Amino acid sequence: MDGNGLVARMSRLSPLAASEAKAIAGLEGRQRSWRRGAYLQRENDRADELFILRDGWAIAATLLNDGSRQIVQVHLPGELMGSANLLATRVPQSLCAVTEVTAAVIDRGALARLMKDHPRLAAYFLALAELDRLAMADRIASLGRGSGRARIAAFLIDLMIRLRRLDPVVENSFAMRLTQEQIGDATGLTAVHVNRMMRALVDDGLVTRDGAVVVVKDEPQLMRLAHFVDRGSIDTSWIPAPV
Amino acid sequence: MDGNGLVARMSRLSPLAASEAKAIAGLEGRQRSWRRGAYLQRENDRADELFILRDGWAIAATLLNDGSRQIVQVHLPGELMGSANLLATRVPQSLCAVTEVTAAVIDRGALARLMKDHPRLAAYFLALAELDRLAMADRIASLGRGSGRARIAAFLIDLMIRLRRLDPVVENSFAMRLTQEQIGDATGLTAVHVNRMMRALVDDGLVTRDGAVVVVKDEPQLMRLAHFVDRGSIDTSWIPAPV
DNA sequence: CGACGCATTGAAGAGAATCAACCGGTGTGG
DNA sequence: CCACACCGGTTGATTCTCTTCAATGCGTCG
Repeated sequence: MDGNGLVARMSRLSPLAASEAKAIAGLEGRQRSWRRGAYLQRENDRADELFILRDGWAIAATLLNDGSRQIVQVHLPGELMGSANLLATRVPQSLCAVTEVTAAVIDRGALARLMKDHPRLAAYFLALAELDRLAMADRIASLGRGSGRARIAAFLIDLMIRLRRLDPVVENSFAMRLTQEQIGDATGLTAVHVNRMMRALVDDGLVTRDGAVVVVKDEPQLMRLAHFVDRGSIDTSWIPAPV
Repeated sequence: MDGNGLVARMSRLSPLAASEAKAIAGLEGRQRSWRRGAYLQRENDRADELFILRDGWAIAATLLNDGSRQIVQVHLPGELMGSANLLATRVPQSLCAVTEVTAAVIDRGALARLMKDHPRLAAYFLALAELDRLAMADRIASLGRGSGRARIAAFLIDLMIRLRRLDPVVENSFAMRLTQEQIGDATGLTAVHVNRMMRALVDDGLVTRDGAVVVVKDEPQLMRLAHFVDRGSIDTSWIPAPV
C-alpha cells in the first residue's frame, strides 16, 4: 500500500475493487533481498517467477553469443519485472541487481490464479505491457538512429523523468547507480565511449556531475538532443469497470 | 475465419467461447485498402483506431526531430497494428503501407466495449502484447550490439521465420518487399550500407538474391551471425478458461 | 522518350571501437 | 596500519565500421 506496490500502481490506472486489491496484495507477500551484482533470475532458467521491485535498481539483460551484453531495460522501484515469464517457458533476459535490491517474488501460478479469479485484472496487466511497449519503441528509435551523444542524453533524460515520477523531490538531478560499462551495455556503446560522451555533455554545459550525481543543467536542450518526445497523457478508460 | 484473422490468432493461443469469437469477428467488419506508400495513420493523429492487417506488408515508424526515421516494426498479415493506441491519446508511430495493403479497422471504443463485455479477452491481448515485447527486446539487442552484418542477418531471419509461420510453403526464401532504404530505417543503417552488407552476406555464401527474392543458403550460419535465439515454446495456460 | 525510384559502386570523412596506460578510492589480508 | 589488489573512471593513440557525397545503371511508368 506504500506508493510503489502493484496495487498502488494499478489503482492509478483505474480504480480497483476492494477484493481485487486484496488479491493483488496477497501476491506481493513473499519478499527477498539480493546484494549488488546478484542475479534474480538467469537466462534460460525456468520462467516460473515474476518480481515487483521494491527497492534499488535492477537491469534486464541478454547475453549475445559473441559475449557482449545488451541491457534491455533498467528497472526502478515499483516496476513489474520479468513479465515476459508469463508467456515464455524459459527466461528470456537475466535480471540482475544493480544496487542492493529488495523485490516481491510472484509465483507464476499465483498470477494465473489471480487472473482466473479476477479476469478483469488482465486489462491492467495489458495496460502495463502497453506502457512498456511505448517505452521500448522509443528505445529502439534511440538505438537505431541516435548518435552516441543522443543515446546518452536519452538515457539520462529517461532515468531522470522516471525517478521524478517516483519521487517529486527529484528536480533536475539524480544519483546514477550504473557504472559506465553498464550504461554502455544499455546504450549500445563501449564504456570508453560512454565516458567521452558524458564528458561532451558536460563540456556543452548540458549536465554537470559530482561523483555519482548527475545534474541536468539544460533540460530542454538535452531533450532536443535526445530526440525526446513526450508521449503525453494516457487513457485507461477502456479498462472495464469493476462489477 | 480465414487463417489470419484475430479470431484465428487468438484461438491458437487458447480456445475461445463461441460468443467471444463472434464478438471479436464483429470488430473486424470494416475493412479498407491502402495503396503502396499510403499512411494508415500518422504520428500525433488522434489514437482512435487500431488495425488488423489482412493483406500486404506495413511498417510502424517514428520520425526523429533531425529528420531521420526509425522503423519500429514490420507488420505481416494477421497482425494487430497500432495496439499502442489503446493507451495513448496520440498516435506514437505512423503506420505506412509498404505494399498494397488491406486491413480491418477497429474502433477504439468498440474494442473497449469488447473488453467490458468479455473481460477475459484482455488476457488474450495481454498475450499478444507480451509476445511482441519479446520480439522487441530481441530487436533492441540486435540494434544495440549487432554489427551491420549481424543486424541485416537478424532482420532477414526474423522476416523469413515469420513468413514461414504464416505460410509453411515458405522454405528458405521469400520476396523482400522493403526497399534497402526501408531496411536501413529498420536496422539503423544507411541504405548504402545495407546494400554493402547484403552483398557481404551473398559473398559469404549465406544468402543469394534474385531480384526481390532472398534465398537463405545457410540458415544455421546466418542465425549464428544474427545472434538469433529461439524463444522456444510459449505457455498460455494462464489465460483463464471461458466460463 | 524522359523522369523517377531503386540498386549499386567508389572515394573520402566522421564516429565509435579497440588497445593501452594511469589514477583515485575502497577493501582486504598480512 | 600499511601494502596491495581491484574496480571504476579517465585519457591518448590507433584502427575500423559506418556514413556521406557523388556518380552510374537499370527498369518502370506517365
